[in-house]
Amino acid sequence: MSDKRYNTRRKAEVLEYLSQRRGEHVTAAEIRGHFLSRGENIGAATIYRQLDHLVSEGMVHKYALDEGSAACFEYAPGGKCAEGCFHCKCVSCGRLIHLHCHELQQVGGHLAAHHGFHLDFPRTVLYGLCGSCAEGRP
Amino acid sequence: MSDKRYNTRRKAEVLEYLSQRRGEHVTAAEIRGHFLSRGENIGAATIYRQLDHLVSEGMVHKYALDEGSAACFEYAPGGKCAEGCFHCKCVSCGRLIHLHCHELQQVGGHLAAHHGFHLDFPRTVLYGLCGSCAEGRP
DNA sequence: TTGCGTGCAAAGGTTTTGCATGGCA
DNA sequence: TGCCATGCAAAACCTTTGCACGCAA
Repeated sequence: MSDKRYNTRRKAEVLEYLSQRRGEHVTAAEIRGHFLSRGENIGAATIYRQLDHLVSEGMVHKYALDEGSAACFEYAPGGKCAEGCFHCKCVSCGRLIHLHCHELQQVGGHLAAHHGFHLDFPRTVLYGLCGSCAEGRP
Repeated sequence: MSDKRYNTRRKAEVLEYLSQRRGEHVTAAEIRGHFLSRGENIGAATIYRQLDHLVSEGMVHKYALDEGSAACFEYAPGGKCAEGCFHCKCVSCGRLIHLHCHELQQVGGHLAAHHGFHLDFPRTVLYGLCGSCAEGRP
């Protein structure tokens, strides 16, 4: 296993784009579309490879969503958003929502203390109905 | 939209197989393999269509796992396991664990009351490290 | 010069869709 | 008889892999 990494143009550009969309959830396809719409050719494989690198370097978070749907990535250098931040996905409209809640922070502590399960906040997505959809206006 | 549903052999057989594996998490491919190994031809589409029906009828739960991996289904008539039951997936060993916890039940209530988000317990999977893997013995 | 990065194309796996036929009500 | 269910094949979709060439160090 080699850890050697070059600092390349593509890597900088992908990170740059994600940092511009700070706080949003971005798919690999969206990233690619951004490049293509500017007339720049970029391979899908390159996007995925650089995203893998950025995730393993702790610059970007990856979210586990439904099978069949595309993965979401978010700019999060140094694990920002790791504590007290939940992600909720609406099963009706598909929106992915950030939720900051201090009360929920203790859930992680409870799981570890009483169930020996160490919750990975940034990786976890809660499914349910968002307020809008619950009221019947999707 | 028609809600008409026939009671067919395939539907009964799929439900029968899932009920035999009560408490386990089964993929569409496993179900299909079960039929094929008995020398019975069954189309993949049939499996998915019947699983959709069973899910919408509340007989079976579907779990949202990582993209790229197959979806998991579980026999759960009448929404059993709907309340106070969480599912935790270990990101290291891949195990999917049932977790019954009364303290966590209030999480759903809190989300609804304070954030307008209606958590879908059975659909949600918490990611993290299970006890075994956290101690370095996967 | 070394060897990772890139683009393209192809493959992989899961799930969905189209269509003709079969089976339930 | 009407209409859903089924099987097959093909397609869609997201992602990974192989390969030849390019580029960072």
